Amino acid sequence: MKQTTPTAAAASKAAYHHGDLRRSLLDAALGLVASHGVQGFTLREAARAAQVSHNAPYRHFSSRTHLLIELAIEGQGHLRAALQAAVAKSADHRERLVRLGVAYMEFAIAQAAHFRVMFSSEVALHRTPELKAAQDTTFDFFESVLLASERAGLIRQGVQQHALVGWSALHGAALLVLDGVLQETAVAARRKPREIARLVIDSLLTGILNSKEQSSAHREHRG
Amino acid sequence: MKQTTPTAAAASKAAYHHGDLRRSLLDAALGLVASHGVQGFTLREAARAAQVSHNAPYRHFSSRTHLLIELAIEGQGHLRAALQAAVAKSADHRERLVRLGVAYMEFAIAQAAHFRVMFSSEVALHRTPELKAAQDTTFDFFESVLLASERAGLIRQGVQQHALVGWSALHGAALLVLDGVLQETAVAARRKPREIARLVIDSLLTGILNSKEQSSAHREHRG
DNA sequence: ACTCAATGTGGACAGTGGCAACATTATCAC
DNA sequence: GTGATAATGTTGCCACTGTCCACATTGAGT
Repeated sequence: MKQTTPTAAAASKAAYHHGDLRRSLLDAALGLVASHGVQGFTLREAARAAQVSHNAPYRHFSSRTHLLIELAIEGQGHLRAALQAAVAKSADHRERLVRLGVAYMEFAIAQAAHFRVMFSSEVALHRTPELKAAQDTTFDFFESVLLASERAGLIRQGVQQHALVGWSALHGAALLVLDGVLQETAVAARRKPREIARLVIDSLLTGILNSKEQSSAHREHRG
Repeated sequence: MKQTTPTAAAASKAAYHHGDLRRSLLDAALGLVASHGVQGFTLREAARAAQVSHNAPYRHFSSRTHLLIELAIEGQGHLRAALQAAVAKSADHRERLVRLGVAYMEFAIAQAAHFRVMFSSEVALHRTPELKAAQDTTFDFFESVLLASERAGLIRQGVQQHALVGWSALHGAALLVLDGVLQETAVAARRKPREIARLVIDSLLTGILNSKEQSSAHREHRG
């Protein structure tokens, strides 16, 4: 009857005390952020969603903010995975850069809750070494893709600067789209995130591609 | 004794009920945001700072969020003024673009509290038409500067796209600096916001300048 | 079977946003 | 002047929150 291994028991649906409260709380928190924003997220409501007393979360997270920080770290992992997966789909350096940028913006939109938590000022203001490490790792991967393109002769020298500007532009565009600021501008209105991402990336590429290569802006007008 | 005009009375230090509670609350809120973050700002604490009961703020703002929104609108005005002032300092189109970008990032850092409020998800999630209008006006001015540069033949055609990318890059860089994310990257470490702004702008200009003009990157290695 | 650490519970407290009812004061018609 | 009235500020209250403390339950290892 109870012959399940300890690990399996811990992972099973409703085994022991709760089974996997930590996971449930993170999931609940993500859902709450998605529907009520980071600011509207409540520890007690997450606890209720997990059908547990209002104090149970404190056995897994030292505070409300620290739960959010864990969520942010998790999000960094997902973002990195998304970027890696996108890049892996092509061997062409130029295509890889495009995919990298599109993946960043699509992640920001599709995983808006995670993204919002990752860059909420509340989390930023209480950054732990673990979170910082996770952020650095993601940025390093971003930079490494550019470095490969530089080595292949596709883009100009100065990878670090290109990475800074590219990351900033994608990040800024993602946030502006998320906040709805760009929704009414002439160039971004009614465009899907993917299209805006292509716009941004194409502009960036125009600036950093070596001269013999040329930007293929407007290659697809309605892809 | 009480011969002051109504207007003067309202503006005087401690005249009538309070004199200028609305202003005092906004100032207090800004200070609280600066020290405790948007999330740490409290209506009641602002009321205390203004030496007023915890319910007085509701005579001027319908909710905590709406006070923040007013602060955001005010911030948009300040940002726009800063951009206009920066651009007005030069007649040279290229110089104007640089100043525009530097001004954006310096505002984000120097007026961090306002900036954080302006782009907090809490405010973004409850955007009013007034706030949207203020944002649009600021963006329109940004775009108009680029448009002038295009008309003068300095930059390539496609102002709307350039504006989108430029705004995104500056905005993203500003937020990343504010959040401390860039602090540890090789290219941005120990650099002042102004220098990072120049880096970003220079990269952007490289991409949009007409071919005969050339970017003057690394013009100043240690300004 | 006994101990112990991990996990979950219940109760309490100060602090918060917001509502309703009440109090005070400025404004303005007369 | 003198009221009426709207603007502004206050007190009291409520549900809710984050967090601390003491206590209960359970699983793992002896």
